[in-house]
Amino acid sequence: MKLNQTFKALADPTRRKILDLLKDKDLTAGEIADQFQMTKPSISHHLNLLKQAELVRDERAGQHIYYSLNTTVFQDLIKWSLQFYEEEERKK
Amino acid sequence: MKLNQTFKALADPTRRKILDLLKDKDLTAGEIADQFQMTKPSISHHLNLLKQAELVRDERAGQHIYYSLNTTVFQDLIKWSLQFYEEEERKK
DNA sequence: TTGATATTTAGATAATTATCTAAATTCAGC
DNA sequence: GCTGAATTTAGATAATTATCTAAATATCAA
Repeated sequence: MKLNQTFKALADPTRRKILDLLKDKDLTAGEIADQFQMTKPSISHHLNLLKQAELVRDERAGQHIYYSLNTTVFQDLIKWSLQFYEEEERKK
Repeated sequence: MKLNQTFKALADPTRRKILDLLKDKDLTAGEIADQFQMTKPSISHHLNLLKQAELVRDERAGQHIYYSLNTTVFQDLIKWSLQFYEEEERKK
């Protein structure tokens, strides 16, 4: 996992909302774009950043491209965060 | 916790290295700056962003200002991440 | 109060990023 | 192969961010 890419991807409200939408179910690029007041190319750009950060996966189904969550990076994020949180315990 | 501020603060390698340094022990602004090839004002800027994101606290001690980790935001980050990771379980 | 040290603030510049419009690509159905 | 729909790519522009130098502030020690 490239932490920098991960955090950069997460540091944008549009992209975090996309992740939230994908929690419920997989969606096509178009269905995702419909949820925002932003052009499709802009959403495509955000999806690409999420994909590069391995936060989502994409899979073509005919004319549509379905996006889905890839939860492994969230696991890594939890591990990374724990090293700081656990530190508090050690110091006590 | 303001997620956006948190992720923006974490989306920079210099700032993440500062957090790593503070895991071991509290450090003054100067001691932190010594670990980087960057001017003190630049490090001060990064410290300020970390402080605004409540990832660190500062406390003056005479001429020095000590910085320390504030682990509560890391806890929040873990909770936030879990909502995505746990989703995988639900779908199975 | 003066001089030295630690740190931050101000202001400028360069690099990065988000967004748009227009054009290109990919696929389905005829 | 052509047409239409879904999506991405390219290229431009505006906003944001990282970094620097110079100046300001705060504290200590004499």
